[in-house]
Amino acid sequence: MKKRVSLKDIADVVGVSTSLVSYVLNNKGKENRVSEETAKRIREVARELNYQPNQIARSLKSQRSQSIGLIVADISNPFFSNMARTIEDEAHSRNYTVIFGSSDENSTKLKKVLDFLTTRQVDGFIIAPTEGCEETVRELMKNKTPFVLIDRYFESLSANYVIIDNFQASRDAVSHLLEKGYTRVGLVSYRSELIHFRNRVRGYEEALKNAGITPDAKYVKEVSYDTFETEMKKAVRELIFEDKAEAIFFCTNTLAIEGLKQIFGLGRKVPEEIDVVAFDQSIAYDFFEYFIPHISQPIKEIGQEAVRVLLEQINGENEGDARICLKAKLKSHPAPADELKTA
Amino acid sequence: MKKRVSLKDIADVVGVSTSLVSYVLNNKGKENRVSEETAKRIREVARELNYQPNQIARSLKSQRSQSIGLIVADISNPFFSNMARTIEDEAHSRNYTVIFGSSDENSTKLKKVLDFLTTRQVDGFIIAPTEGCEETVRELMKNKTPFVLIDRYFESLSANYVIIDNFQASRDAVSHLLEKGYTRVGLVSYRSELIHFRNRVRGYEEALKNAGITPDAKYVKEVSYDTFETEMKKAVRELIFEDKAEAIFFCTNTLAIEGLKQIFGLGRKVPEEIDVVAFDQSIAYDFFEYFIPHISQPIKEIGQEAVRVLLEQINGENEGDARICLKAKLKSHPAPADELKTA
DNA sequence: TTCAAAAGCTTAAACGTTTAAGCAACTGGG
DNA sequence: CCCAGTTGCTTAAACGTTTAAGCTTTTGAA
Repeated sequence: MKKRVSLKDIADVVGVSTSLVSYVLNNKGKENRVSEETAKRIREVARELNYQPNQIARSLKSQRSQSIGLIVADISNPFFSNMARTIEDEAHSRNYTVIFGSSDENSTKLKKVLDFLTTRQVDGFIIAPTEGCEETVRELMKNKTPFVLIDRYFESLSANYVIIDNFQASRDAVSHLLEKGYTRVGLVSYRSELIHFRNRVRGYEEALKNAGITPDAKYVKEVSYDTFETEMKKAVRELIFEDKAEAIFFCTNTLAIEGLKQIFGLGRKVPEEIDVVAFDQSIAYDFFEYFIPHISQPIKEIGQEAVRVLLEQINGENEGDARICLKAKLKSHPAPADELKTA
Repeated sequence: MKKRVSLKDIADVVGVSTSLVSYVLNNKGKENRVSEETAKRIREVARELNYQPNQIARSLKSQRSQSIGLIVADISNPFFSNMARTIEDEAHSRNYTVIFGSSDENSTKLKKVLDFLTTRQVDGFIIAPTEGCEETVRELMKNKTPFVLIDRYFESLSANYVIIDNFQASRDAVSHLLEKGYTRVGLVSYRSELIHFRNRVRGYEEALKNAGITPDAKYVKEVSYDTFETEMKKAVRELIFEDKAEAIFFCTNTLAIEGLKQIFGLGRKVPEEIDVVAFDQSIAYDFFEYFIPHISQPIKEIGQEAVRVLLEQINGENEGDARICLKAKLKSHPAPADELKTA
């Protein structure tokens, strides 16, 4: 790596001290009584030498790295990579850099990544918390580390978050099924105490009750994150063969994709033999003869709000809590062509 | 943000100089003749105070930020987000952090992101170069900035890269179609001079020639990155209605997805009425009644090799060039269930 | 007993910035 | 023509590390 040009290099060429150069290049020449002549010369030389400020040195002095850490379950999950993209754009436009890490829904890994990025002095975090990471989050609060949770939150902690109304969204999704006249509707979720999953189940139950149906535990299947493929096989089989389910609500995009694979694997037709509604969009939905109705999350808005809330915290503008809950809508018809790009 | 504990804090508690603390915590106590007793005490206090080294300060001193910049076309594209994930894992395991940026296939944006990350003193870059960014890459070489190109490269530049053999892969893909007896095979690619696209077209032509068919320009459709949806519509219609194509080779995952949408939109059956082969995997392929044969890129290997090559360069271990070309294989049958996860 | 070597520490400089404080030379009102 | 105020700069310290160099004190062989 070629030696980068520093303030000192410019100072030497112009024949002044580094302070003057610093003042001028930070547009503080006027208030520090730098003559216009010298200022001009400094700017000239800076351009000639292609000076780029050393953010590391700046950070050391200012105690600000101008970077934020983004920790999600898995950056290769479309939901999170789309989120990452909007966060990137938003952060860059505010002169912040994004460093990312994946937790794999594992609280130990989350802690590890968090520590790793903390060492790098990121100014704050945007975190999709895993199950069982309350202690870690509590520590962040204790240290007054700026952060904002996304996608999930903890009722027991008064932390900032940006989420969607999972209860309402699920209720809408399941109601959409029930309006078709089904009475035996299954649900597949992850086996998790994370509140967003709990709320999705609650929304499902609420929809049933509203339709005069008493929720039955046998229709609620939970699979674990690490082995969901095999468990999904079992769940789908049970729902179809034993419970005679007429429709299934899948609580995430990964679950829906895997569940649909299993349904097709059994040779069942959607929606004639088994109907389906899903949470989150997937590129795959555009291809079924039957459009899969699904909850479409406002990913862009979540990302933008998260960055906004975080930067407010970092800049000390936001002493109260920012608990933002957005609405997610059910999409029951294919998007017009020009909207597909962002799906 | 709570004040972080520094070497000085530990030094004050123990009653020694910061140097000693630094030596001990960097395991250089022995060679600097620190008594085992003092060393022990220092380690104790460091643990008690939960000392975390300040990487910014370290970076300033060492001129190494221990971070790498990853610049791809769009992090929300599954190909790149999967790549990002393997690069993240690989980098973290070697104590490097990953900062990312998207170029949107736009050379001006690429330069902007590159400059932005350069200011942050990243130690090197992994870049998926855009069309027309040769000058920018040349400048990196001139500055001796460590970097490695992925996915694409430039014949005119002797830069390090990790790519796949696009020529061979495309030839295999198209040959697979031709073996079924088709004679009118179309191709849809991006309108781009990037070598990987050129090689995919060359591979297609080679396959035709090998089968005794003279390539005909009318079967080669090119669409532009920014408006490919509308252009795809036109291209697919032309291939089917005017050129009477029996099969189409799509040169990327995004093109295949959009192309298939158009084909289905026209009510055409795959493969009976129009056969298809694609470049890159997509989660969507698992759902067609007919499995879409496609080129499966060794994403994990590309990412790992890229990090390896880059770090060798950063550490000055790699003076010669590292031009790595991996093989990509045609997948013409569904993957067994346990491989789907990484698809 | 002498003193070179070893042991155990400290000092100081450096990395590239920022910024408060200080200094010298000039200006102009009385 | 005196000196307060202004102008235009420099000095120095600080951020948290690393590390070469230096300074005592102790040790032990001759």
